[in-house]
Formats: sequence, C-alpha cells, structure tokens
Amino acid sequence: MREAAQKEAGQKEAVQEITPQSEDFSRWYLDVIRKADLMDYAPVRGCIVFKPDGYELWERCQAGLDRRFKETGHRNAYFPTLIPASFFEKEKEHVEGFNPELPWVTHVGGEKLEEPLALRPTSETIIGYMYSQWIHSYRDLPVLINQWANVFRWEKRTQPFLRTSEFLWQEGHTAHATEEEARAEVMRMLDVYTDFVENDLAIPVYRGRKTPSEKFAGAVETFSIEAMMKDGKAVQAATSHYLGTNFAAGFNIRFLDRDNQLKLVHTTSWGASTRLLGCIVMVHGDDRGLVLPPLIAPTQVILIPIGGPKDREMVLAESRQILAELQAAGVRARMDDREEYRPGWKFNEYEMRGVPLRLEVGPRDLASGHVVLARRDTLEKLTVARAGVAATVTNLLGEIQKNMYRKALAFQKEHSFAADTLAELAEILEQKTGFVLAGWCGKAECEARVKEETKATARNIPFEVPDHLHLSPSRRCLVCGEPAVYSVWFARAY
RNA sequence: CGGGGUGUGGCGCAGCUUGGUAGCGCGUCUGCUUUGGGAGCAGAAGGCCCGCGGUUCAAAUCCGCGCACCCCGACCA
Repeated sequence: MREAAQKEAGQKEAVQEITPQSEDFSRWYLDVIRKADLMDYAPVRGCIVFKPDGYELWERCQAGLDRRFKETGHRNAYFPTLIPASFFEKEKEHVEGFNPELPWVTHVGGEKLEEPLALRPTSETIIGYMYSQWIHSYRDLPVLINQWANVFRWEKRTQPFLRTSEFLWQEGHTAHATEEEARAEVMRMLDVYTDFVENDLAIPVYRGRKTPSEKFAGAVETFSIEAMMKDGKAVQAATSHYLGTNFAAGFNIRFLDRDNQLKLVHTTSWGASTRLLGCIVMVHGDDRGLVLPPLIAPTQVILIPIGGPKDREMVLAESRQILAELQAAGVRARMDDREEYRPGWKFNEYEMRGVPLRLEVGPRDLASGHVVLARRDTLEKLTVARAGVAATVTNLLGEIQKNMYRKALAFQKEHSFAADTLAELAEILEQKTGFVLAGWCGKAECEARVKEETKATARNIPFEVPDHLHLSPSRRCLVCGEPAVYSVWFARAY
C-alpha cells in the first residue's frame, strides 16, 4: 500500500502541509479534510461544521440517493428530533444498544420536564409510534417513507465525518404486510446503496449480512455494504435492516389482513450517513490531497488563465468563452482569474481540493489553437484542440469517473485475502493490511476471540466471494477448527 | 472512559529544563515588478501564550483543577 501511494503521488513531491499517507494515515486524513476546506471543528465535543465544499458533497450524495429512493417508490417525510423516554423501553435490545450514547433534554426554562426527551439516535421508535396510528388495514400497506435528518450519538471517540456526536443521514422506514415483501425491500435498498456508492462515488463495496453481534440493535437481520479505505480499514458505507415484527410488537403496529386476521406489520429500516464523505476522502485521496469523482465534485473543471499583463486581455477573453461553452454543456466549471495567485499556486490548490480536471489557457495555447488539460486522478497533462473542447472535457470526466472506480476496485482486490487460521489472519492484517475472508463456525465466542487477538471485527458474511480467493469447500472455523458454516470478511474498521 | 502526547498571532512551530523585553517560517495588508508547477523586493499590521485558581516582587515558563485535539485501548449503526 505504501509503495502504491507513493507511486500515485507522482514524481514531484506532494504539498508540504499534508502528512504523507505512508507516514501517518490518520493525520493525512485530518490534514486533507481541513486543507481542502471540507470541515472545521465546532465548539462542542465531537461536533463539526460542514463548510460549503463539504456540505456540497453531502448535497450531491443526497441528490443521488434521493433520486433513487423516489424511483423505488419512496417519499420523504420528517419526524421530530425529540423522543419521549418511554419510547426507548418498548424494544429491549434497542434500549440497551443506544442508552450509553443518548443525550437528554430534561429541563425547559429551568423547569424539569415530567418525561425526559432524548435527542434521537435513530427514529425507529417515534416512526413506529406514528405508524401504529396510520396503519389499520392491508390496504394501508406498504408504507414507504424516508427522512433526511440529523441524529445524535455521543460516542466516546469521534472522528470527523466517520463518527461525530451529531451527524447527518437519511433513514428509510417501511412497513409491509408480509416478511417476504419486507425482506425484498431490504435487499432492494441494499442494491440502491450499492448502485449509488459504486457508480456515483466510484467506491467498490462488499455486500453481505452482518453477524448477530454486529447487527443493528433491535433488528432481526442487518445487511451492509463495506468499503475499503487506503489504509486497509473498513467503513460500513450503508446498512439495511429487516426488523421483523420487533418494533411492530413494541409499538402495536397491526393491520387487518385480507383473511380478516389482525397481524403485526413487518418493518425495515435503512440508512447512509455523512460517513460517506470520509469514504470518498480515504478511498480516492492521495498525498496531494483530495481526489473527487466527477459525478459528485462540486467543481468538475477549474479553468486557469495564464499569462502576464501583455497577454492578459486576450487570455481572459478566450477563457471566458471556454467557460461559457463548458457550462452550456452542463459541466460544473469555474474559472480562477485572481491575479494575486500565480498559476503554479493554483495548480497545487485545486489538486488539494480534488477538482477532477484542470484546464489551462495561456498565450501558447492561443497561438496554437490548443488548451492544456490536467487530470487529477492520473496527474497526466494533455494538450487538446481548442475546437470542441466541451465535448473533450465531458468525455474525459466520464473516463476519470470510470478510472477512479477501476483503481479503487484493483486496490480492493489486491488487499483482499483468505486465511485459514487466526495466526494467518493476524499476520495478513499486520503485514499487508486489508480485508481477510475466513471460515467461521457461527459461534459468538470465536468471533469475539478474533477481535481480542487481532482488533479485526466481522464486517459481513458476503453474498458472493471474489473468485481470486478460491475458497475450499471443506473450510473450517479459523478459531475453533470446527467445520465452517459461513465465510466472513474480517477487517479493522472505522 | 483508561494510558500517552499536544495546546504560544490565521496555519505550522521555537521559547518552558534554570521565572524577568514573546520570537521564527508561512499566510495577511500596502506599493512596484511578476505570471505554463506554491514569485521577488521594500514597508506594515496582527498575540487575555487553551481556561480557572495558586506560588512569587514578577508566570508562556513552577503547582493544582478543568477543557479541547491527536495517538493507543475499552465502547460503538
């Protein structure tokens, strides 16, 4: 991984304010998100400000997901942030799961409330309560609702975007007449997430089912897509839960079915958060800074006019013309014609900010009828014809998007391994970093043992296994040696 | 929440051991010259030294208590 990172950074040394990935990946991440102006720390522990470039990334994630939610029949609604204390007692696992991280509102205007209100960590309870009032008949089903919201989870250890005390996300909540239909919804939404993350964010994922100890508090089954960061650690990019009738029972969500029987609904929930921004940074970024996939980059092309006072007039006129052509072609292009910064400074600045493509216009280009394009993903410079530049740029942005996915996919493959024993798994994690697929008997003790020994957790039980790993059909549990029931991805995780 | 580290102009740091005038680089402002990979010269501005309390004639420096961030654990969709 280290050599790869250095190779990517190219022959020229990177920006000095950014710690190299190979030196300290965690510091690299913190340097990049601040230098690229995505966020700032807020005065409250674990809380961050999303600055405009960071927030716009989130807005583009919202747009990409929201479109897909609508296409699959969902509608948005909004439920309150404050949740009555009593609601948390209605689903046992759910209380136990979230109690340690709940902030409470206990007073209003100096007077104590008769019932404390929690700042929601997720909305299953309050939505369950509302659904119990809305759902009476099979004709009311399915209910397909999504909400875009902020949620609170007071984690002990926070990291910008990946784990913050308050974060932004979307949570879908659906209710169905049958288990079969609810389970189909769970998989459909996992597909939606996969499609978005792979196509729009150019991040390959491993899809699978969570082990019982890793599933959502209150779910029957949880499914996830897991992305691999450049340090080999995993981030759960999105989850989708089959909640069975657990919340329906707790909140009494019943309906009269066609057969005139009163039944509990089957519910699902699914979510993706601003954690996705952390994934974008850590999957694509390099020692020069951010590298943004064109589909979600706030600025896709930065146009930089070059030349001294004598050329300025002509260069600027041509630059404005090109800018207009790009914008007319639907490209998110901006021009930086500030005179106080020189071209070289701007090159570094926009590379740090991850702008996918830079377009340079200078006196030499005017003379020869060319412009210079520089790709952020490969750091290549290309001289292309001035005529038809909008079409060239559009094609190149598409190629960059594809190339970024290909690179991330190759990295994921190179850092995916199989292990037969705990010792082997530990060695791979130490020496190569990445995900390790191993046999597992299904016992929680064996899973816990892996975590104790290696700090790696079970990410998921994949639906499909990469063919380069050649799993033996007679594989055994990596801990106890009994016949394996599952193959599980193990990795250290954020 | 436990162990370790850090906190000094916007950013990165030195100064702290051995108390006494707060310093450097970058950035910022002004002017001129510059412009194809972080420009040069000249001048200037900018600091309750994380907070509160203590010791002292005197505290960035010593002591106590907080707070924040980073690293490693525990916990955690």
